[in-house]
This record gives sequence, C-alpha cells and structure tokens, in this order.
Amino acid sequence: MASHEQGPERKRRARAQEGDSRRKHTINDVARMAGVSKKTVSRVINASPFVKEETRKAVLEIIRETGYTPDPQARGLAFRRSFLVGLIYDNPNPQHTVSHQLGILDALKGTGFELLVRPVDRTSPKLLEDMRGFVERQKLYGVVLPSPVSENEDLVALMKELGCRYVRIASVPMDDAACMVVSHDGKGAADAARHLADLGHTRIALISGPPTFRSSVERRRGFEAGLAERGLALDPALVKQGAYTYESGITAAGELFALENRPTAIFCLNDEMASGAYLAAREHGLSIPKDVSIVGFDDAPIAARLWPALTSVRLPLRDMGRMAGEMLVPDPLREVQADAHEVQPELIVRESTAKAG
Amino acid sequence: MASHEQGPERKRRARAQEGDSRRKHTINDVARMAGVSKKTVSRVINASPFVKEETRKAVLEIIRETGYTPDPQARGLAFRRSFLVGLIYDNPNPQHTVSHQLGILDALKGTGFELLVRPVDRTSPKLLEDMRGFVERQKLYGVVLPSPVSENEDLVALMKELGCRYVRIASVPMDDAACMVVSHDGKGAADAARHLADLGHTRIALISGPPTFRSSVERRRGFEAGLAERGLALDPALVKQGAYTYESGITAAGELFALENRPTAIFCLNDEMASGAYLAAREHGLSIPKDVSIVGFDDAPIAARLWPALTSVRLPLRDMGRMAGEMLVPDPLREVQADAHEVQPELIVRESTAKAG
DNA sequence: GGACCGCATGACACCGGTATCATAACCACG
DNA sequence: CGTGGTTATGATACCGGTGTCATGCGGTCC
Repeated sequence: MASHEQGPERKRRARAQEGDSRRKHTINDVARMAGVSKKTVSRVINASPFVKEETRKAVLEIIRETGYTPDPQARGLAFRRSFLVGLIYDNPNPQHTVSHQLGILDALKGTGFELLVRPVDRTSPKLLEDMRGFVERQKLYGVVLPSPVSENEDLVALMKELGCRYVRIASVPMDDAACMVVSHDGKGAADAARHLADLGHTRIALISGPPTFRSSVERRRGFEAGLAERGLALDPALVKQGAYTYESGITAAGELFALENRPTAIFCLNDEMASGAYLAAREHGLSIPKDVSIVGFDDAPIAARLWPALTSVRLPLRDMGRMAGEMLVPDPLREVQADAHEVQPELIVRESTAKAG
Repeated sequence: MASHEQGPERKRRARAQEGDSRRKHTINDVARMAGVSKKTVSRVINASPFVKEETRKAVLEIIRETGYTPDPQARGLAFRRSFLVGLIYDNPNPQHTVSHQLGILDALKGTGFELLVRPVDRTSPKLLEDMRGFVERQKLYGVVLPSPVSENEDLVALMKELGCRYVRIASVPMDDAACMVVSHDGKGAADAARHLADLGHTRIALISGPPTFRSSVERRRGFEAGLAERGLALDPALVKQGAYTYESGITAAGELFALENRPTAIFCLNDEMASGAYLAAREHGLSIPKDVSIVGFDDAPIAARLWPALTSVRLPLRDMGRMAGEMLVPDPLREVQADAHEVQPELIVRESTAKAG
C-alpha cells in the first residue's frame, strides 16, 4: 500500500491572479484562443483526419504560439494507458544497461514517451507478481526486455496477457519474431572461430557461459559452426563451462593450461572470463599472444584496457536499444518499418591473438 | 509537438459484461464496498488524521481484500504532480549510472514512486530548455543530479524556480547542504596519499582530471592534504593534467616516466587514467609495483581485472543513490531523517602499490 | 436548553485530457 | 427545393483521483 504522507488537506495557493501569464497553458486555453472546442484541439493533437485543414492550421498556430504541450497524465488517464516505456533488466554488465538506455532514448526522443527503469532479480519468486503490478499500475505503453530477462517465457506470456507491448532483445530469434531485436551472437562467434583458425590454430579451447543463458548456447553454436567451416571440430576436452564471471574464467583457463597438451587459443564467451584467462595465463607463465591467443565477447570497456589489448566481439548495444525503442513506439514520420530487426556483431581484432607458434 | 498517431477515435471495447471481476478496482468500488464516500477512501489512502479509527480499519480491510492500488496518473492529475523521480545524468562511467539507479530504486521500493532516466549532454546549449520541458511536462516529484550534472548551478537554479525537489550527489558540500549526498572524495584521496607515504614514497606524482570537474579539484586537494600530514608536498613538476580518459592517462604517465628523476608512485584521479598509466609503464619498461606504484580512484570493475590488480579508492555508489532517493521521497516510516547525508570513500589496497624501492 | 466547538463525513466541482453522440454545414442528386 | 449522405464540430459525460465547503453529530460551556 503506497501511503505517501501528504500532510493535511492543503489549501490551494491563490493563483487566480490576473498576472500569471506564466501558468502553463491547457487544452482549454488553446481552444478558447483558437475559437474552437477542446475536442477539436484534441483531434488536432491526435492527428485525427476529421479536421478541416484550415482549422487544423489555426489550432497548430495557437499551439506553437503558446508552447502548449498536452499533459501526459491527463491524456494517459483518458486513454487508460500511459506514455511510459519500461526497461526491465537484470544484466550484471552495466555497459549493456547504459547503452541500451541510451539507444532506447534515442528512439523515444521527440515522441513524448519517457523511459522507466526497473532492475529486477530474475530468480526472485515474486518477479511475475511484481511485474504485473508494475505494468498495471503504470499502465505501461510497452516494455523492453534485454537478455537474459528476454528469455523468461513466463514474463513474455504475462506481457501478452496484460496487453502490454514488448520488444525482446536477444541473441537468437524466438517465437515472436516481430517483437525482437536479434543480435546474432552466433555470427560473431563464428567470426572469432575463423579468425583463430586462419591464424593457424587447431587446438582451440572454449570457455562457455552458463547453459541457462541463450547467449551462451548461441555463441557456442556459432563458434562450432565457424570452426567447421575451416574443417575443425571442437575437442570436448578443450571445453570448460564458466559462469560469465571473472573468477570462473580464472578457474576454467587454469584447468586448460594444466592440460598436458594445452590449447594454443581460447575463445571466452565473454570479456569477464577472458580477463580471468589473462590472469591464469600469467600464473602459468604463459605469454599472450605468443603462447596462447585469447578472444573475448562483448567488447566491454575493459577489453581495450587489458594488456595486451583483448580481441573481442562487439555488439552494437546502443543500436539495439534504439531499434527496440523504434519498434515499440511507432513514429508516423518513419518511412520504412524495417522488418529486419537484427544487427551484426563485429570482431574487433586487437593484440591478444597471433599466429599459432 | 508530440503527435502520437492514435488512429481514428476508437470504439471502447465492451467491458460492461457482468463477469469481468478481473477489471481493476477503482476508488469508487472500494468506497461502495466499504459503505463510505470516495473522499473518505481518499483520506485513508493519504493517511489523513481526520478519519475515525474504526472507519479506517474497515476501508483498509476492503483495500486489502480487493488488492486496490490508486492510479498514479489520476492521483497525479489531481495533485498537479506526478509520482515520478528523474535521474539526470551525464557520466561516461556506466558503473556510476547503474549503481546510482540501483540505489535510488532501493529507496523508492514500496513507495509507489518510479524512476525516469534522462541521459543528457551537459554541454548542450539546449540543456536548460530541455530540462524545463522535462520537469514541467512530467510534473516530476523530484530529480537526482549526480556529478558532474550536479555542478551545473544554472540547472539547480532551474529546479528551484520550477519548485522541483532535487538532490545533488557530489564530492564536496555545496550551497544547499540539505539537498546533497556528499562523497568526500578528498578523504579518499588523502587515504591514498598516506598509503603511498607510509610505503616510503616521497617522489609521488599526480595525474589530475579536468579542472572543470569539482571531483578533480577535490581529489587533488585531499591528496595534497594527505601528503602534508606526512610532511610531504606535491612537486609541481610531478603534476600532470589529464582528462579522465584512458588516452590522457597514457600521455600524462608517459611524460612522468620520461623525466630524469621519475616518480616512484603515481596517484591517478580515476581508474581510466590509471589504466593508461599501466600501458605507459609497460612502454617504458617499468614494472608495477616494483618500479612504480599506482593508485586509482573509483574502483571501477576494471581495477580488479588489471594486472597487477589496481589499488583504488572506492565510493559506495549504490548507497549514495539510496540516500538520494530517501532524501527525495520522505518515508513516514523512516525514523531518523539522518541529517548527515554523507558517505566515506574506502581505499582498496591491491597489488599495484608496494614499498618504495 | 441553546450557543458553540471540534471531529468525521459526504456532495460536488475540478484536475486536463478523450469518447460518445447529436447536430450543423456542406454537397450531390432527383 | 427537399432528401440523404458525408464531413466537421461541439455538448456532455467520463477517466480516477483530490480540494472545498457544508453538514451532522456529540460534547462542553454558560
């Protein structure tokens, strides 16, 4: 129960003074000044086709003069829907969150929509209940669900039930292709595989993420596909499962380096684990890239700061956010509603990869 | 002008069926079921003291049974104010933004308030105009202004003019102590200075940030104070100005290492520049910490991933966000309105600092 | 016993928009 | 010139809450 102490019923401060031209204009002011009813102004605002061109021009002129903008709350109340978009995320990588936010807001700019953020714990048993309350109370116009939240089918089902628009951001197409931005992580992983193969590596290891993450599954799949293109297969002995964390990268890479016939290259399914592999390499007296080549995924800020700088797969996170925002909020001015809502990862080659010794 | 294509005036879908117990309850339903007027329900919601205890109990019981929650839009419309808090930020460090968001939302949880995010370009000439529109249109309850946005006095003046509550997050107290969360960066910098001095360093260099950032000025001030405590003074020849960026760290550290009598320790006013110093050290064949000790500031994720792991000053970013949120949204249940809205930085000693050779 | 007071409550208008429906204005047609 | 079918517009109710003000009620004071 939200009980905001509002204090006793306050007197409204006198504001009916004659000189308060500073007061914000309402639809009534515009209507009066334009000599039409408020409903007609409403029609103009909502681009109704049933307004005479002449009337529309006159009203728009008054709107311009007064700087009037409709009150989103009043509009929302009448529409039974708000002009708010929710971003529901649970991603430990702040880079993702911030980039997505920037992208979504790129798309929302000038549309009158605003972005409400909602970090969640995807393992919480109350998640669905919380999200139902969130969407219903705020009457959200729509939500953006980046991975891994986008992989929660119960949550997606809830959005459908509530009639809440949604766009999923994920690494691989899912049921609802029309509501997705797909990053095709697999292609980036395949690029990494070809890159390593072309450098002459044959004993190539993989440090995967948790199998519950679609991105991990997809990156691995793409990696294997890329190797296959070069006539290589992933040796099961050279596959270690990590947890997308620094510590898990240290452990997994340590195990790989302890093998009798250790790999000459490692593909880590994210940069955090790649950082861990750097540390393990040092602990084992191995030099990067002379003794072992390392490739990461995400192109996190850290990738370029490590030494040697980490070769990694970059996702256009901001673009992905922008596309999600554009899909959510239809802009009549936008000409093409590109039906291909997908982006391509890009392999950024730095100094952590070299020819196989 | 926000013109959301709403399509033609739509028919309202029939929903007056008898069986739609699923429809969300309104204040009218609650009033009817409790046998009181909607105004009395309103009084209960708003914790008015003018309701008989018996009546209040009865109404609360109905509210509990029905799961009723007031519509924030309708409430906002009547209150002429929304239940939205804005986060206006312009910080290149995503860690800061995400941590602040988490903290603010910790404080907002259960209050019915939501968080609207707004990345801005603090150098944009349209900034003030944009913010005025943002605050006025959304009728924001309040805003959180982390640094460096918090240092924009024009923006703060605007908030005052608009009657919009605000909380600044900054490294040093400013005019409005009651509306601030202060991180006292200077103390953390002093800790760093004492740490280096106690390790026996005397030729200690400083790579500062842009002087337009209060944090940079404050960190430097604190650093000098810490040195002074140990009887040391900052040698002007060992001070280089950076720009809080990786590249500027490389350049500045490179210049320091090229000196005939190079420093044995460097304090970098953020971790990005410290990363640059790492690279410069390698380029000059210097080993960290044997040849040179390095201390950063921020304890960014990167600090623990660098090799050797970077000693850095950590700010409790999430706590800072939480405090800002708590100050903004008064919770009647909170007992003490702690008047000391400040946090202490903490020096995290890792492996990049060692005794002076 | 009547005037007066404070507490508790409700009737009603209002916040700033939109939906419904009636109606006015316009045109073509017979 | 009356009829009918658009097209354009406004009067009114309504969305779900809160502010204002009047009123009922029980008790105290003289």
